[in-house]
Amino acid sequence: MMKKQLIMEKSLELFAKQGFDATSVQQITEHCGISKGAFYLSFKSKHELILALIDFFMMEIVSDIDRVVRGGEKEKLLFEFYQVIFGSFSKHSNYAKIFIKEQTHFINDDFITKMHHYNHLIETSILTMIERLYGEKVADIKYDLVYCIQGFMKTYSELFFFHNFPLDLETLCRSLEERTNLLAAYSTIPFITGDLVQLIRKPESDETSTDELVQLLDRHIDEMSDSIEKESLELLKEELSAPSLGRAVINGLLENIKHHPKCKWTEYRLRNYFQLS
Amino acid sequence: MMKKQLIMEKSLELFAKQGFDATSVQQITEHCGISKGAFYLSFKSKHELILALIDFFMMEIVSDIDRVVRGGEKEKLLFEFYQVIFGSFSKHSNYAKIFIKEQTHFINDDFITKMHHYNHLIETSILTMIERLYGEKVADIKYDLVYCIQGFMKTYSELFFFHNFPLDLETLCRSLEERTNLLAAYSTIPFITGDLVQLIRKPESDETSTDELVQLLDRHIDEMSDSIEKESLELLKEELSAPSLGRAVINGLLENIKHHPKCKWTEYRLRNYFQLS
DNA sequence: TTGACTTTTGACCGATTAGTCATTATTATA
DNA sequence: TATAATAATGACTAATCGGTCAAAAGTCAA
Repeated sequence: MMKKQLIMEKSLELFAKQGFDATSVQQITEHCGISKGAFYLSFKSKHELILALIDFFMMEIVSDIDRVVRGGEKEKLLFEFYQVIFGSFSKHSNYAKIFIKEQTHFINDDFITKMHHYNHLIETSILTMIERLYGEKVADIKYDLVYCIQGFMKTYSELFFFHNFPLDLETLCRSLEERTNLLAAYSTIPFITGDLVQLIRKPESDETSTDELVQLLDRHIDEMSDSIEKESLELLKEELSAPSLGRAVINGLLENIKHHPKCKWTEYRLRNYFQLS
Repeated sequence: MMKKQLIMEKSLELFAKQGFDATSVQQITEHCGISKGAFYLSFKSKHELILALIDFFMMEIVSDIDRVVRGGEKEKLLFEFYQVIFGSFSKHSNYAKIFIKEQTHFINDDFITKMHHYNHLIETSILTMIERLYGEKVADIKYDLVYCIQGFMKTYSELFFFHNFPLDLETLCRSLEERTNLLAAYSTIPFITGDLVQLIRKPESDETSTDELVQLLDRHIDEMSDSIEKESLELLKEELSAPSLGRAVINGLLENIKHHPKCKWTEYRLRNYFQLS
């Protein structure tokens, strides 16, 4: 549905500028050039719109990160990680603005659960990368490295949000790459221990239910015009309820949808589900 | 006035839990056990209350930081800096929660100006510390060090806000001290250059007007019972409008008020004003 | 052109908000 | 105790909010 996308884009501009509460549905509809009623034809509520925005962008960002972390060559990994982070942030700068800043408003249960979930995924990705990069050498400071990297991300990304002069991404990433390597090589005093991490992490089940995935696929299939991608999605959906295909076939189907902008996240989740990563 | 303090304390609890918008004046007055009218006897508006809260805590935090940065021995400086940061944050955890998270809401002009002002002061303090610690050796990466330190502050302080199990502050500070020293010693690729800083910093006049200080002192004098501190404040106020005392006397008067909890910030501003730092 | 059907509209609703002010309660003074 | 002065109250207002729904506008096959 076209309207839905229009509302999401336009509302994001307002949310980024004013925050959630300060932006009324009225304002959104005026900014879209539609009526109030039309808004409620696309979204059950303002709440649902916000959840949709969070999902849309976090899925994109998380799967971007994850792809680099799992796929890249070891030599360039760290550099590419920072590139994808800041690339993602500046590509979706309006959303990132909300994401970085409006965490208090995620006090609402739905929001906080969602954000915790995505933050956890990003943290896990970073941890995976660190383990790939440095292995056992950083066993005792790896969690601290995650925190430092997140710190770098937070402070430097603000440059993209609050000012809009051109920045030399290349240098920034090389610089942060160097610093990360320095910390990994020479840090000796860990603060965040494995035990502490256990304490911090609420028990969060990472397993995705089959039903949830089927629904996700249904939504995608509806929104798509006929294509290889659509066919692949339909086959994958059938595979979920009645497994019959081999690993290679499934992998091929995933390859088919990998590059479709709407399916990035879906591909990532399916890959995890079928344990193909 | 007692009421004012009560309202500030109680409202802070609600703001930290729910955010500014989600907390109504009604709720605040109920939580205080006073009437709505009584609220408006102490504060002209909800807006003014929020500004007062920001001022109160930022003044405290900034002057705490500044004292350590300017006063401490070089050996322990970095460690003490982190101690005072996290100490301040956990002492005023309710406020810090707002400060860290609710930046979107500072979109309002008053708020954003105020926060920019205080952030700038903190940044300047950190920069001063770095220059004291490492001198010319870090000339080209000193701004990046500031950003890294701020990154550490942001990520690790979240541990204090979102969870409330006991943390080993000592280890945390030693750990961050080590990491900061590592970055200062081995970083070679700067990203934030002096030029960039010029660009980032909006022209912000740091000079404080005499009138402003007189008003500040008046407010303090009103709220104080008779004491050495009060007398000192009155003498300093006179000195503002009609200079007559010598440097040593002024310095002594500042020493008198230094340890009074209400005067921390005032002392800091006066010291700057009289160029005694 | 008609008429059945879908999409879109915006006036309207109840709830909630920040802020006001005539009234009442309390305190201090004589 | 009587009176003046101050502090505190909470019902009230006007505005705005998210959300609804009967009615109007648009669409298309017959």
